[in-house]
Amino acid sequence: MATSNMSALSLFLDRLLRRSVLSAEEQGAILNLRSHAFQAEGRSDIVSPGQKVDHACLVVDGLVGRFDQMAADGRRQTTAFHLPGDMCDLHSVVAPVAGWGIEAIATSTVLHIPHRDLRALATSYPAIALAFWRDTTADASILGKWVSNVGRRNAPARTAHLVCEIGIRMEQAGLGERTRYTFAATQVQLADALGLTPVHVNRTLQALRADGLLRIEQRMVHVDDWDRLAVLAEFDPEYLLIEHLPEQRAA
Amino acid sequence: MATSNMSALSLFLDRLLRRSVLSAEEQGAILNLRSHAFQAEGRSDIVSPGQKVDHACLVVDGLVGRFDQMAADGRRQTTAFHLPGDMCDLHSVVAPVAGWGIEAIATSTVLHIPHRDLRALATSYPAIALAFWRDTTADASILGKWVSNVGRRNAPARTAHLVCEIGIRMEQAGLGERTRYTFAATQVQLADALGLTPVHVNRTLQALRADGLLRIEQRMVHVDDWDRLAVLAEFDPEYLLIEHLPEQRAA
DNA sequence: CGCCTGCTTGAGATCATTCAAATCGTGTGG
DNA sequence: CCACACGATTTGAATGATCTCAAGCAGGCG
Repeated sequence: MATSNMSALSLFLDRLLRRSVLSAEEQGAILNLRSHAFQAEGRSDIVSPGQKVDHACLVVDGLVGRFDQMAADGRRQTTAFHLPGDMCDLHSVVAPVAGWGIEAIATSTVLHIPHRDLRALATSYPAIALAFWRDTTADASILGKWVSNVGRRNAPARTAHLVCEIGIRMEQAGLGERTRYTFAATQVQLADALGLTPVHVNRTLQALRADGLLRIEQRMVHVDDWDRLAVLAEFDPEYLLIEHLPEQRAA
Repeated sequence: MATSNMSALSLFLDRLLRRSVLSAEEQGAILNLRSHAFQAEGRSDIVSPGQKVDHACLVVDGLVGRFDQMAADGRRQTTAFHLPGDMCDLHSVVAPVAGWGIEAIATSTVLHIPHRDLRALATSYPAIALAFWRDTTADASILGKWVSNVGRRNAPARTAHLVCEIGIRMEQAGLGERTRYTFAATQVQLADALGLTPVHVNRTLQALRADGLLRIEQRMVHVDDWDRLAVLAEFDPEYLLIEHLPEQRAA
C-alpha cells in the first residue's frame, strides 16, 4: 500500500519542499506515510458537510473543491480548488469536524491519510509541524484573496482573477502553463466558486472570449492575452509565493 | 515589559486553551513571551499591505481588521475582524510577507511579539506548535464562512450573519453577550467587510432595524430577536466551535 | 434515435451601485 | 453661547449589474 502510493506522496512532499526545508529523515517519514487510494466520480461528494473525518485527503489526480452549503436551499459556495499534490484538508488534522464539504469536480483519485499518523509526524518532527502549518497557511492566504475576489470584483474581473490564480498554481505544480492548462470545472461549478449564477458566468466567459482574453474549450483553459487578463483581474501573484524562511534556508 | 504585558498574554493563552491542552510549563512559556505594547489610532493601518513583518500582533483592546486592498483604486475588502485576545497574524510566523494589511478599526492596543520567539516556542514544544496551528485553523474556518457569506447571501442575510458571528465570538471571549456587545465599526468599515457599498449597508441596517431584528447604536450592537436573525442569516455556529482533540484531553 | 448533460439565448424583475446632497452629532475655536 | 468644521449617517433618483425563469441548442452515448 505505502509503496504503491509513494509517487503520489512525493507530489505532496514536493509541495512542502517548495516552502519549507526538511531533512532526508523527515522527507523519508513523509514518503512512508500509510495511505489508501480512493477513486471519486466527478460531481460526487468526498466529504459531506459536517462529517467528522479521521483522515486527510491528498489529491493525486483530477480536481477537487471545498465548499460550504446553505442549509435552506442547498446552494453552494466553493471556497477552494485543490490540484494534484494538494492535501485538501490538512487542517482537519487539528480540526476534525468540518463545517464544509469536499467534492470531486472531475473524476479524481485521492489518497486517504490517517490523522493519527500525520499528528504523530508533527509531534516527532518540529520541522514537519512547521511545514504543515505553513502549508495550511498557504491555503489560508488563497482563501483571503478569494474573499476579496468575491467581495470586491465584478464578474469579468473576478473570473479573470480565478483563471490567473489557477494558472500560476498549475504552473507551480508542474501541471501545465499559466496560459494553457486543463481545468475540468463546468460553468455551474465555476459559478459556485465565483459566487455568480451559471447564466451570468456563461455571459461573462463569452465577453472575455470576445475581448480576446481567454477561451475555455474541452475542459482546457487557453489564456490568449495574459498581460491584459492580469490587468483586468488586478492580479498580483505575490500571495501565491510563500518564501522559505531565512533561518530554514540556513539550516 | 514581560511582566506588565502578562495579563494581555493571558488573554491569548485563554484563547489557545479553549481549543488545546497545554501543560503548566507550556502555559508558562507563553505567558513569558517578550512583547511590546503599541497603541493605534482608529482608522489607521497597523501593517500596510505587502509589508514584511518580524512580529505578530496580539489584540489587547479595541477592534482590528485584516484587509486586502485593490491596487487600482484603493477599495478595500476586510477579510477578518480580530477581537481582544486574538493574535491577528499568527500565520505570519510561518509566512512573514503579508499580501494583506492590518488596520485598527477603532483605537486599539496591540502587543508586538517577535516571530523568532514564537517560532522557538513552536520548535521546543510540539504541543504549542499544534496549538498555534489549530489557532490559525480556527481563523481559516471563519475565513471560509466569510467567502460563502459574501458569495452567496444577499445584503440583509449577509449583514445578519456577520452580526451573529461577532456576537458568538464576543461571548466566547467573555467580552459581552451575543445579543449585546460593543462593536466599533462605522458603516463604511462594515461595508468593507460585507463587500457592499456604505450606502447599501445603511439601507440594509435600516431594514433590519425596521424588522425588529437588530439596532446598532453608539457603537453598540443590540440584537432584538436573535432567533429570527439567525434564521435570516442561516447562521450555524458550528464553525466557531473547534473542539479539543480526544487524545489531547486524555493526555 | 432518444436522452442526458452542458452550453447558450432572451426578456423582465430585482438587487446593488453611483453620485449628489441633506441631516445629525460632536468637538473646537471665537 | 454661537459658529463652524468634521465625520458619520441618511435620503433620493438614476443607472447598472446580476438574477430569475424559461426555452432552445449542441454534442456524446447507449
